[in-house]
Amino acid sequence: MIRLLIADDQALVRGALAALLQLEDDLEVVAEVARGDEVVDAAIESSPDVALLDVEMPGIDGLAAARLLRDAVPSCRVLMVTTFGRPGYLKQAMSAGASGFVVKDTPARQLADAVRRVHSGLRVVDPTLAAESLTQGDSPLTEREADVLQAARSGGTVAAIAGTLFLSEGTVRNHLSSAIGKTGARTRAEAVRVAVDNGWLLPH
Amino acid sequence: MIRLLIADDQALVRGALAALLQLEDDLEVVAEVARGDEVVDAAIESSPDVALLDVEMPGIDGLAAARLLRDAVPSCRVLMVTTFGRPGYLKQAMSAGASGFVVKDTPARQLADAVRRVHSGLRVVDPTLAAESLTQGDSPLTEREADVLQAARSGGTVAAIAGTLFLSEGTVRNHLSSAIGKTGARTRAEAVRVAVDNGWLLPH
DNA sequence: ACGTGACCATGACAGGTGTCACGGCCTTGG
DNA sequence: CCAAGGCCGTGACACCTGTCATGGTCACGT
Repeated sequence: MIRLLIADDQALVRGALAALLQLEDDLEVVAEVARGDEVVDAAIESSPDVALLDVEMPGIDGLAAARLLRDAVPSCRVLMVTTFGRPGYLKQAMSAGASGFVVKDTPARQLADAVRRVHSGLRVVDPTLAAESLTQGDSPLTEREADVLQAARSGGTVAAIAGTLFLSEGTVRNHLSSAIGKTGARTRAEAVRVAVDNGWLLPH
Repeated sequence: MIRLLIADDQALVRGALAALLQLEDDLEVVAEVARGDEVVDAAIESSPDVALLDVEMPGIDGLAAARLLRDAVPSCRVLMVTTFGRPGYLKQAMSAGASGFVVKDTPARQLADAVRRVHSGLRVVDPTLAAESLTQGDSPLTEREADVLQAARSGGTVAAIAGTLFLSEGTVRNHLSSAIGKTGARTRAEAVRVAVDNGWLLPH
């Protein structure tokens, strides 16, 4: 019997995944949580063999939750299950100690197999996504550039960004200009779009 | 036996929902599709009693699919099941002839009941969402303003927007300015964010 | 027929934005 | 030690944006 923990913020999806996996004879859902910061506590209490983690979650995101879970309950393998196949997410997930990475586009029948493979110590990675992740390397953005771009997501003006980050307006403009150049964009909004699509910015 | 059609672009979610509903004795999944433009054909072939439609789908979105389905197979009731609780979506869904509107945050157990209610002719609406939809009225944007804002989503410059919409740059600026004023924003990016959050722009 | 309002366009203007050059402070690594 | 590179800041400049005034066409409801 493989014991499972399921973490997904959408209750309907979470319950449906549980129902789907519960159909398998060798799988057993022992915990369900809706927030990233509930993962570790639930795992300690229910000691699952495999944890299915969504990337987009309130509290802390699935990537951070995977890191914490790795330290708190090393016996539990992590299988990331996410909506968006952003190449950057895969790298972050792997460096966070995840054993597998599956997008929600994959057929339902394959999920149970992915869980079994992860449980037996194998790595499960979406092949097309792995290719994308290899061709296009790491994020070219420096930490501050990512911060500034992140602050620019809500659409505020330079002054607003400078205010929230306690920076000079000139510095913000420089970081934005650099980020725009690196992403091949022509405006800050386009740069944000590119960065988000590639998973170079944190979820949210 | 209530016959069901499930439309969702994410294969995993679609399969999981099917598994969840299949557990009920009085429910039967007779068709699954991944694209909006496959809904009508599948419905004609399998003649379901209730169709669960996601709003975000490739091809045509769930709202348009609901309208087409309403005309092609009037005997089939429509229950929208969507990720984002944008107030504007609810209005559009209702005017498209949907009988119910459920967000994916709702508990899994309630879904089967929602399906049964819709099948028996009742309307099912998320109460909190209904309240939001009432307090904040229809979209204040005119058709062209919405078009321009939609074109501005990718982050292009005014010239680019004017090019794709075959408009003068001055006209684009005017429409953007008007949209910015109506949304209470200060920049176009912020206006886009507000409009998207309220469901005033088409999905995607 | 008339007013209203959406739509398109032009022109002009203040202010914001993106770019560049320059300098200074750090930490890292040869 | 010293170069390299990320980080922060200033200042200046061309360009783009957002706003406003103005005017024209068209469809509409009274």
